Formats: sequence, structure tokens, C-alpha cells
Amino acid sequence: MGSIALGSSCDFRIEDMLVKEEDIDRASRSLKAISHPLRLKILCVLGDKEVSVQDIVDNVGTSQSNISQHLAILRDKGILASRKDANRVYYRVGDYRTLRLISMMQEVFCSAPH
Amino acid sequence: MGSIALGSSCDFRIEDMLVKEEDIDRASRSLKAISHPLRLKILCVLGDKEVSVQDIVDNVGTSQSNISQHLAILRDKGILASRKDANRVYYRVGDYRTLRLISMMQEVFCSAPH
DNA sequence: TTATTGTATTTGTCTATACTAATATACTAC
DNA sequence: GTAGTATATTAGTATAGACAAATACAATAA
Repeated sequence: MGSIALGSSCDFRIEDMLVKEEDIDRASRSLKAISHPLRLKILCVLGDKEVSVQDIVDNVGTSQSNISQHLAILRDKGILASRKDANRVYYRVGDYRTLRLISMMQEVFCSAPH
Repeated sequence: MGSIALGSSCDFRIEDMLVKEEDIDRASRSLKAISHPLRLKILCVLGDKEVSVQDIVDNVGTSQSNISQHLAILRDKGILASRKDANRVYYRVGDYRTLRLISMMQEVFCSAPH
């Protein structure tokens, strides 16, 4: 009871789901940071690569100021890490867990089969 | 290149990640609906069960009005389904994909090992 | 040094969201 | 019918978020 078969390699138990307030608050903070179209697109543009702000601006398509503000939000929440090289700043997804979550969301939300 | 090994049973390819505006908008709308502490807690209280509003109120811990408003948001976004039985209304997570996502978030965000 | 490029921050404004309190609706029981 | 219970909705207010425009900062190039 409480176990749902989801496929050959991925089951989960309901009892293991998030229960602690602390976990819930942390998860909702991170999700809130991710759940904005531009920020989600930034994450998708980044993928597992390291990309300069300029390239992010070109790929995402809004003002430099706006991108910078969204990058700050993602950086402050620990979603992104950054590195400065000469004139430019390069951003990357901070950890594997977030990369995994993005991939998972693609599985859940994307229309295209995979 | 572009492939990240995440474990024995779950790899993903960056090229497969969300790219279409449509997918991004849909995902961000759903994530926004989920990324509120009370709504996330509602989802966790529900799990794979069907729970009455009264029981949700008791478990989540805020006013009936507030819960009802959050339930409406989740219902309107298609996250939850509801069923009326006599005096009561029972809510449940609408589809397996969302249940999976909640479980995935638990993997990504929760402190406890699993 | 000044000019230029790349990025960040500040400020103001507009919109969206969250919450409470009160009220409305729907159903049951009597 | 009335009273009571369960849920939804509305209205008002308060807070947070998003965006643009302007400016600041940092590094390089000349």
C-alpha cells in the first residue's frame, strides 16, 4: 500500500514524500525561483554548459538588465553559480540535482515524446 | 558530449531538454502553481490519496478560506481533480505525471536519505 | 588618460499574489 | 420549513514580483 509502480526502473513510496516543513519551504523557494518563463528558459539555455551573460541575453531574448536581474535571483537562491573571466561573467547550473530536476520537468511537461 | 550520467538507471541528454516556448510557458505555469509552501504541502498531504477539504485544512494548518483558495488555484491549473460526495468535496492529484514530479522533487530537495 | 564593452544595481511603477474577514452557496438533518 | 455543517466566493488590503530606464561598476583597449 502506498506504492505506485511508474515503470520498470522508477517506483516511489508515498511515505517517502516531502513532509517536513523545512523541506517544503526549501523546495518551494527553489521552485519559485525556477517557475518564471525567462528563468526557466535561462536554465534550458544553460543546460550543462557554462554560458556568458551576453550569450544568455542573445538566446533568451529580453534586455540585459532584465536578464541580469533574473540571473541574480537564480544565483541568490543557489540555483546558479558564476565565474568571472576578464570582462565577462559565465553562469552555470550549480549542481546536478537541479540539472536532474530540469530534465525531470521536461519528462513531465514536454509535449514531444522522448 | 551533452550526456550526463546520473546513476545506474537514469541518464538524460541535454539536447532533449525543454526548448519550445510553449513547453516552457506550460511548465512555468504549473511550477508556479506548485511553488507555494501551502500548495506544496497540500500536494504532499494528498499524495496518491483522495482527501476531503476538511482533512486538508486540519493537516495543512491554515484557514478554511485560505485552503479553499489554494485548492481552486491547483484545480484551475489542472493539478488537482475534485469529486463531490454529499456534503463534502474530495481532492486528489489529477495525474501520474504530477505525482511523479512531486516524488522527483522530494529526491532533489529533501534532506533525508531515501 | 579616455572610450568602450560587459555586467550589475538602483529606482520607480505597475501588476500579481496572498491573506483575512465576511458572506454566499450547497447539502444534510431535524 | 430551520439549523447546522462543509465548501466556495467576494472584497479589501498588504506584500511581493516584474520590468524598464538610468546609472554604476569593472575590465579592456587605445
